[in-house]
Amino acid sequence: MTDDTRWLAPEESAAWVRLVAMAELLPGALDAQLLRDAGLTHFEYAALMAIAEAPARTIRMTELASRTNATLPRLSHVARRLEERGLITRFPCPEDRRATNARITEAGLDLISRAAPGHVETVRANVLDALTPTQLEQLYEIAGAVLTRLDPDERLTATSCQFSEGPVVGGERLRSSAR
Amino acid sequence: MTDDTRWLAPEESAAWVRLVAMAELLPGALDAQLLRDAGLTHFEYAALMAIAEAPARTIRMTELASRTNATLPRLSHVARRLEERGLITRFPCPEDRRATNARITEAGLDLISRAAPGHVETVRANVLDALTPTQLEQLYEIAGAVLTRLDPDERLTATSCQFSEGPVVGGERLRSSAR
DNA sequence: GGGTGTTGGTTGTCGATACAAGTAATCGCG
DNA sequence: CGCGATTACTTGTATCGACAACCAACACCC
Repeated sequence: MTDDTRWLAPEESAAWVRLVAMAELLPGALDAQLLRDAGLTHFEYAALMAIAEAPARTIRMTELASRTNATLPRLSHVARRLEERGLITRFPCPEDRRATNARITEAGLDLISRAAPGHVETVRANVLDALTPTQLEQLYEIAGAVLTRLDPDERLTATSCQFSEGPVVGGERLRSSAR
Repeated sequence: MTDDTRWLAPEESAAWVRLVAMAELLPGALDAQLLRDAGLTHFEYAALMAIAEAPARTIRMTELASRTNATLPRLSHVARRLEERGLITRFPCPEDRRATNARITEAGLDLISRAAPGHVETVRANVLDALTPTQLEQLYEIAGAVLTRLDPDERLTATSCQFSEGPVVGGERLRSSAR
């Protein structure tokens, strides 16, 4: 019984353990802060952000699912809850009546505008402030290389920065695109 | 209304988006392969591994929770299911009768021994093979820095490599420590 | 214009986790 | 000792996501 498995070298194992730990702890940290301060999961926040940044603050469900790395059923459930809370509205797409459009409401915009500063602060406190500019660039390259394997369709690498919480969310630029 | 939030610079946003995407997609990829090939979630696999590597293949619940980044309630539920499947046994700790010890069974050892090669292959295919040795070292440093923020107790950085799937799991070394 | 297949989305069910509450054993300390 | 506080874990409840099944609309093709 020959075993041709290429087991992990110590350096590989050490890096892997840390990566897994980070991947497991990060979502919980993001959810905890957002739930406490805004009553939103990180996924809900990201979805609302993606809608807000879309032209006319409206986006198709499939496009939104792709932008948020979600399956369509998951997004459907989340969208229903967000709609029940009055944060988004859904309506059939005129061009393709199979499709559904999601639009963020004023209440939704208000909520993410209020939630954004705290979230950005959390991101800085937990991740960005721990890294040097060089490490930030390295992280960008490393995550990009991994995503090529994890997400063969490259949906992510193609989309622009959906989390650019800069002036886009500050208020004016967010609304100016709509009216 | 002054806004003193330090919004994300483009380089920060780009790296952050990729990190979040990686953190969201990685667990699913690991679970999918292990569930398909061994009927285990990645968390269950990691837990069984941690037990197998402990002295006498036995470990306390609290220690195991720390090693696997899990809350105690979560671990308790998982342990019950693993026990029902005959992969581990639980019994009160003799020294401290509040505590519970978990020990992996022969069936559990067999299962992770059979699951390990496929899992290692998945880790290589999705992550390690995408990185250069230099990037591996960078990832180790970056994840270490982030974990210092995410896991203030530093439980993780203190523990040795629980995923070292080398000779430890090959069969002999795993059992030699037990009898 | 009517199959046939594909796309877009929703719904139902089930398993899994978080959170809160509860229990039992141990520790600290007067 | 003996009583409160802490530790270690379990259980119950509610929520969330995965998967599969389903339905409606479009696309094509002859």
